[in-house]
Amino acid sequence: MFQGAAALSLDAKGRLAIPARYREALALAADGKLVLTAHPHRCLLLYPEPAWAPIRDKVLAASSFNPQAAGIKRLLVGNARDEAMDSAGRLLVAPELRQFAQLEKQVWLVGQGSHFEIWSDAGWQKQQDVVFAMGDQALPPGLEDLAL
Amino acid sequence: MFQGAAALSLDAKGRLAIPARYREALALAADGKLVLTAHPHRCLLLYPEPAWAPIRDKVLAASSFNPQAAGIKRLLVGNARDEAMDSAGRLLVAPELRQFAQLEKQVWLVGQGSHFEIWSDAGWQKQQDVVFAMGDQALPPGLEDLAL
DNA sequence: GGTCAAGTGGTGAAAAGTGGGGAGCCGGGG
DNA sequence: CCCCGGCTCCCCACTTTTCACCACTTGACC
Repeated sequence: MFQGAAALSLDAKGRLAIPARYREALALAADGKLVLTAHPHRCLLLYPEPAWAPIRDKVLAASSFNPQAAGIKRLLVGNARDEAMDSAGRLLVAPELRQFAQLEKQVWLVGQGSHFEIWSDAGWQKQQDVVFAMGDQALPPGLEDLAL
Repeated sequence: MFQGAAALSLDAKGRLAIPARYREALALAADGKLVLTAHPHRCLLLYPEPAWAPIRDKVLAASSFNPQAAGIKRLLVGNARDEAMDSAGRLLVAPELRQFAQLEKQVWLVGQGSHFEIWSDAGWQKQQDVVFAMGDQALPPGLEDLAL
């Protein structure tokens, strides 16, 4: 279960150093094989390959004639890249994906249960405001009776 | 059942000394594993891990495509951090969370049944006024027939 | 006033982050 | 076909930070 956010920097070579507290669990879940892809909210997704495979298969099974379904297929599968951590626990983020998510030096790695999201600093700050902007609206489907 | 509020100070390293009267019960409920996360009202939540797990799972099950649901996931799960008390019963509050809840030196630890909330001094003072500001409005859903 | 528990601050060791250097590989040119 | 150049990726070593533990001070209760 991945949770928590960490502010990190991309180094000059576009490498992202995964914090040590996530490394072991990630390496274990991923068996060395990680998948990095794009998310419609303009962040990146970092999946252990075993968790990614069923999602990819489900997406690929959708109709290519439905424009929305095809769009999702193209975004998720078309941008997916196999990656691996180096011996120091760093992950190389391809320039295309860096550009997609508008990543500068400062980025956020955000645990989301089965996977991580990677945000630009600006994107993450903006994202934080989404909940505040909800105000007293009803909670979204599936969370109506969430009690904290 | 945690109840009561305590005014505490964060030390220079961002550590929060849990009052001894809460320690035993908290350590017992948490089995050493505590979770600290963000709440939309700009305070922090301190859960014993066993109480947190079902909430986290419920939140994670919500759709990532619905912006509101995704925002809640990112806020709650993305900010969650596993913590543990040190040998002196202190809890390290990560800088990201300190910033989120705008914690200065003076903070409040507030028992809320299954968990605690941690407020900045200013936030807690303001929070106290919310109920006064309700005036003669009807009681909120679920509390219509509350009698004191 | 004494004793004991709780709170507070400091210090050192170990691990994590950061940057660089070097070897290997691929592509291009002679 | 071989050689040279450039690029990529891997690994090592130094620096920095983190966190756990220890000792002292303070406060409360007997």
